[in-house]
Amino acid sequence: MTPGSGTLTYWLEMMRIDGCRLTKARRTIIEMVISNRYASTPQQLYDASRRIYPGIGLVTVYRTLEKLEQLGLVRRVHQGSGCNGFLLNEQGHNHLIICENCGRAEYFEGDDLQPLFEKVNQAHGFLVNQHWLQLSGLCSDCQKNISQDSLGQDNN
Amino acid sequence: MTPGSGTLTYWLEMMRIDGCRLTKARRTIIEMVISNRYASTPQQLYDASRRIYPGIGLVTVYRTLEKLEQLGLVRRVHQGSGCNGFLLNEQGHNHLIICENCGRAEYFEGDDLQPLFEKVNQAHGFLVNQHWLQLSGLCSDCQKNISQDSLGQDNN
DNA sequence: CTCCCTGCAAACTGTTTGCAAGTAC
DNA sequence: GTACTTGCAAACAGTTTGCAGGGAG
Repeated sequence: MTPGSGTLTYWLEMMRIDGCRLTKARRTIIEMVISNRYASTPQQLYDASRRIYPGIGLVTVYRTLEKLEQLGLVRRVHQGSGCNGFLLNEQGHNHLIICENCGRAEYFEGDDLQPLFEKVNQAHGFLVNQHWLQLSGLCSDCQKNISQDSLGQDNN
Repeated sequence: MTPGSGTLTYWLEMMRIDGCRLTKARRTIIEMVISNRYASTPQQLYDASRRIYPGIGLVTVYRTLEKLEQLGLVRRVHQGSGCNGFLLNEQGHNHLIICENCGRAEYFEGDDLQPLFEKVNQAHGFLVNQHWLQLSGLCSDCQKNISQDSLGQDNN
């Protein structure tokens, strides 16, 4: 029985299968990604990792994220003006909703898009083979906070 | 009667109303954007503009795109690893399909997403107020070309 | 013991800013 | 004539690469 796909053990196993060595740096970065509900920049992950493993380098974060992305364990998230966010990838949950106030990200199901693809094919001649749906709005916490105090901001 | 929203005259009028001066550089950049069915980087628009107006500077392209984006005449497109594409914005057509072979972009209608937003709200507590749907696939031309010659590539 | 991985420094790319000269109005 | 705009150069931020030392297996 394989461990759950969101666990550290599972990720380390995936890395091992791919022929990667399991170093302290990689372990730390993976833990940071797993325990994070927010799409984070390499710099943010670096800062967080350094609190646990001060010797780590930013370059290693970049290189580890690249590997994790190849393995499908992490995905790149586009938000606002930049696309430098990285987020835990949940298989089978392709769509994302991101809170525009606090930045929290959650995956959701909603794969009734097939009819739309066919409509687009008929109207434009495009053969759709990838889609990318991302919502943004307010998470439940931020809805409460904002209605209580319309000035209170608590970003990331 | 206002000129069509895709015309040079219309864009210049929008700029003028906003208090902008209508310079040769801006005119050239706008023409480049209008006549382009592809999401283009500032550098690409710069190269194209220089063929018409050799004296133009890359910085002016950046500054003009910023202004055009503020006015809603141009939108930023995220594709692949980067998000440095700019594209003519068509009002009321919020969704994009981009050909993954040649890069051609077209807008399409498909605003039956409201039920999905309500489902997401119930399941996750998020109040959705923006959405972003982008498809990628093959345009009709590229489908033909690829079936004729599976090696032929004609990027942008 | 071998080869992969790391961290540092430096190179590199894409974007923004300061400023004096130029130009639309 | 005035104020906005331009293009150059330089600053800046984010990312990638080269390389010698270090650590996993």
